[in-house]
Amino acid sequence: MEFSIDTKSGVPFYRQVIEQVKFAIARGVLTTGDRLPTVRQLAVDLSINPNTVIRAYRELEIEGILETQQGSGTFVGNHRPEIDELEKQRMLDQILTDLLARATAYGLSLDDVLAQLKQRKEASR
Amino acid sequence: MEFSIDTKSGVPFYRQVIEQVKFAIARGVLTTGDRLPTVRQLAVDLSINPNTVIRAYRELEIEGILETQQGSGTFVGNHRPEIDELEKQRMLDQILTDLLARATAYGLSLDDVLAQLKQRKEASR
DNA sequence: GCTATTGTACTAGTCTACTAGTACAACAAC
DNA sequence: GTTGTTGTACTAGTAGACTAGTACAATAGC
Repeated sequence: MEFSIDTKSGVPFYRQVIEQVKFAIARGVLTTGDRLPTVRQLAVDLSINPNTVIRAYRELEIEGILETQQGSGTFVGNHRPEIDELEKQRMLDQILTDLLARATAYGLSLDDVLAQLKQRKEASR
Repeated sequence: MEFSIDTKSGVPFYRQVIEQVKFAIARGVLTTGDRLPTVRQLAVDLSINPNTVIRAYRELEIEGILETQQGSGTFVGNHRPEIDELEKQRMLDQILTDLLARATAYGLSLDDVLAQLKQRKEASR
């Protein structure tokens, strides 16, 4: 997993990191259980401050996408031991509700979303 | 045409004005040739600075939605506010990436998402 | 326990978006 | 041309977002 920062784009560094992590997960490059670069390592690689990396990781953690464990690192996924099927279902429901809310706010329909999603499925083969 | 500003929303004043003008046009409350409140009048009404109103009007003028004529006022042009298709596509892409990242983190696959989404579509009939 | 590695808190500097104050310029109406 | 109306330019203050420096705390592995 290669990260990069465009210092001239005007997009905040931490936001660029966030987008790249999400993108990698969405495309399957990163998946549940994978370990991300350490805060320090990534900071050095990108020539930015560790706190900036932290900020990105933390925001992703709040969204439930990452999990951090001091001493061992930052990982993809939500490892709460007992996520039963019911809760999983509820979470999916929640995620979809959020999705549709955002989509409709931009004038996008459920069909638009479905079509695009199918296209991604094809592309991922 | 009534304007209002929510000073506590955190949304910039000029942006609130922009949205309200666009909304009014979309609803037909304002239409081609209509005259908007003068910069000064609106500034007084909303207890904001004339320059803030200017900023809103100008941005709308750049989009081709308004036309200003010094000495006589600001008017609604005949250029409907249009939805940028490219922007829309980009937004959808962004939303889907977010969605899949979150879903993956909870151990949900693209297929899970697709299935559930189809179900929603059925249900919405 | 010791050490190395991990993430974290606190603080401060910098830059930009936003807003406002004040003075100016163009046009319409007479 | 004079007057009153309209929009405008220029400047500056303020607040918040962003980033970095430095020192600290928790954990893993031995």
